[in-house]
Amino acid sequence: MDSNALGILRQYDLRHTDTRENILNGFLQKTAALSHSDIEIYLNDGFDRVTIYRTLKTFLDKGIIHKILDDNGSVKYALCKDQCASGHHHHDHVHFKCSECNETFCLEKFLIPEIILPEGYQRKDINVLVQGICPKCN
Amino acid sequence: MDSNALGILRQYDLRHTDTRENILNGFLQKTAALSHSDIEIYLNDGFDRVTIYRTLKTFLDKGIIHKILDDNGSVKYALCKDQCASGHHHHDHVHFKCSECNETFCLEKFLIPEIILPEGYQRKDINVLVQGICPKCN
DNA sequence: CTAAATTTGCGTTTTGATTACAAAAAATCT
DNA sequence: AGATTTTTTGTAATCAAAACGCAAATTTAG
Repeated sequence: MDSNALGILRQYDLRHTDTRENILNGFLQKTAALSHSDIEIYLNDGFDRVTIYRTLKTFLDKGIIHKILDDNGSVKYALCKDQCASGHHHHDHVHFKCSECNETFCLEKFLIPEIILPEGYQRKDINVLVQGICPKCN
Repeated sequence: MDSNALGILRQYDLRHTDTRENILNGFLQKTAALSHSDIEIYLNDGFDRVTIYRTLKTFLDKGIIHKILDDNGSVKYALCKDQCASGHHHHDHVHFKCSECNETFCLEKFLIPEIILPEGYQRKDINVLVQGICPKCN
């Protein structure tokens, strides 16, 4: 996977626009997941709210970023590191939210263990959010 | 834990009101987790939206119910079966959402396996949502 | 029954998200 | 390059969810 904004856009067959380049750069620079409002702040009011919504939706659809759920029901986004294609996301890693700094991280290297389900339940997708204290805040 | 509305209210030191009794009965009767709007429908417009919000918040604070996150960022609620006290929730069970009927269940008997975290990350709380097909829809 | 405390309902406000549509920008084609 | 087509963006308007303040109603205690 390319690791610069333009490369990613090209790779996913998306037009190169200011908004997209800037938002991608945000994701590439920050280690934590970003909420809509994080992005607004990062972009410093340079782009319209609606455009940000649409850009995030486009990135989601293409498999460039994935959603991360907060405990409070709000949504954050982070880059998909790999194996995500258009429409099909694969996320078997753990998400961690620090209750001190409120930042959320993808622990890419830490996979979700097998989860046993009762008879008759068919697993499709799993989402794990661990909350606690991150190294920085410890 | 008491299993009738009035008993629960008494146990948690809450006043007995129509709204609370009705909402509790809703939780006791349904096996699936309930969203705010599920409750509104169940109550058949008998009570104000705001009152429902406040009642849910009260129940959450007391540890009578717990939040369950949907994949889309919306929130559902279900009764805490045990070991939840005021302010302190303990939920080590798996949540399952059926992508057919959209119902969400607590799999009380199916505990979350140990999840390994990187050095320096301190776990406090874990939330697991499995999505797939439930036995009824299979 | 009365008084104090809590809870509820209503109106208002705030916030987040979506839509329609015209203007602007990007890619394509000569 | 310049013109055309397609996509993307900004604006305004709409819609829904959630929060707040306050007065009225209800519950509990004396």
